[in-house]
Amino acid sequence: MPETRPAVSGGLDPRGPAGSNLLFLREEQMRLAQDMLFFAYRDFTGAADVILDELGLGRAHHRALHFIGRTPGMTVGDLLAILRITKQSLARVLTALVDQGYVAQLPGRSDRRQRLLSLTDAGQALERRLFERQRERLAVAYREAGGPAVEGFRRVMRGVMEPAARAYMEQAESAIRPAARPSTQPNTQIVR
Amino acid sequence: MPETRPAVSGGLDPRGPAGSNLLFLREEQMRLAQDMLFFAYRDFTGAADVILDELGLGRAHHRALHFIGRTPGMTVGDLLAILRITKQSLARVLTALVDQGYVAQLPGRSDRRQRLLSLTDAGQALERRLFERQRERLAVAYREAGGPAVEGFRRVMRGVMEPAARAYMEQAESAIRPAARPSTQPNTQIVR
DNA sequence: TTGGGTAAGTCAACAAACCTGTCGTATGAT
DNA sequence: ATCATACGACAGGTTTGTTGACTTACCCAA
Repeated sequence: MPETRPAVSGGLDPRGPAGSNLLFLREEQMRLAQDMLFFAYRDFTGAADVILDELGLGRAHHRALHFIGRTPGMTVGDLLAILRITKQSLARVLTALVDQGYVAQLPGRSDRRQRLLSLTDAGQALERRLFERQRERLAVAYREAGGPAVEGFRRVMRGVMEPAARAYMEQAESAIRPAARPSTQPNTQIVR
Repeated sequence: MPETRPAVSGGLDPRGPAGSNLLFLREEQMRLAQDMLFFAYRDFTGAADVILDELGLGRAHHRALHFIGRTPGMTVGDLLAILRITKQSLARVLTALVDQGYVAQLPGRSDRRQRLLSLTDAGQALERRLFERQRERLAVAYREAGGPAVEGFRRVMRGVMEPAARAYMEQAESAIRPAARPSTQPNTQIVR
């Protein structure tokens, strides 16, 4: 059996001087984060699965519901850019949601080719049910971790994302610190 | 006087006194976390996709490689419990990895029904290539965020996970604080 | 007004990665 | 001897993703 890992069982670290030891620690930190991203994502998304199964919907539907609810009035193209899937994949999900009365489409005001997406009342209700399940999980985590930890959590998560996603988050986060930078342009809903 | 909540579409805040406003803030916090988990997971896992595509492997293969590398000597059942997929799904991935020489199977010492999983040299090399891509992303995030933020990040992520996953993490984290709590029982590698 | 580019929908065909259910085989435990 | 366990394998199905080609409707600028 290849001895690829440290002898964790109480012995000394077999590695040499502090330099490589620090290197090992940094690498181990990264691997821990890998583990955690997997588990946290698995369990967080899994929290809503019971409800989705009941309705014959999948996680793809949930993602669409979530982001449409976050930014009512967004276009199909906007949603495509966020989800990073193809038009086909989204179309399947979207037509299902429209057919079942969860999502409404309105022609764009300034560009009538666009179909602006928003949740119907039923859609909002469903999204809320799904959200509540995940909220429970997150509430526990936030309460146990405390405020500063939550701030740290956000900082790291932001750093992991691509610039485009970071920009999205910045705009979204402006909702919880409204007094900041009044010179910035207003956070308008996407309405075209 | 700045309103306590952004007027997202120009109208007045329909909400009442500070109590419900706080409630709104807490909810908005949760929704931000939803967004961030999606983006961070999407971009973090996506970082390794180029290499995987070249080899005709998928993310499922990467996940298996990762966890086998983390805990060499684990059984198929162990891996199944971590990934939470069915035996079939894992078998497909695992046979591919074994056939291509990335993963080795050895009969268990104390229980010869088991097939203990470990990475071959090629498997370790591949896992490292994949890891390096993700490491870059994470290193930037950690550097930008700083040490305390990383600690906060971990606290929150731990809270989001299910107890079983939290237990796994505790064991894994003991590797980066080896001197702590020497009275605790040894974290043995999984070898049966 | 005509023509080029864009937003979106649609159809066909396909692939990856899951799923359920069932069966078989070797092995361990009682 | 019997029953349980760890694993592998087969059959058939779903969800979610993919590419490519085509159409419709619309915006905009020459």
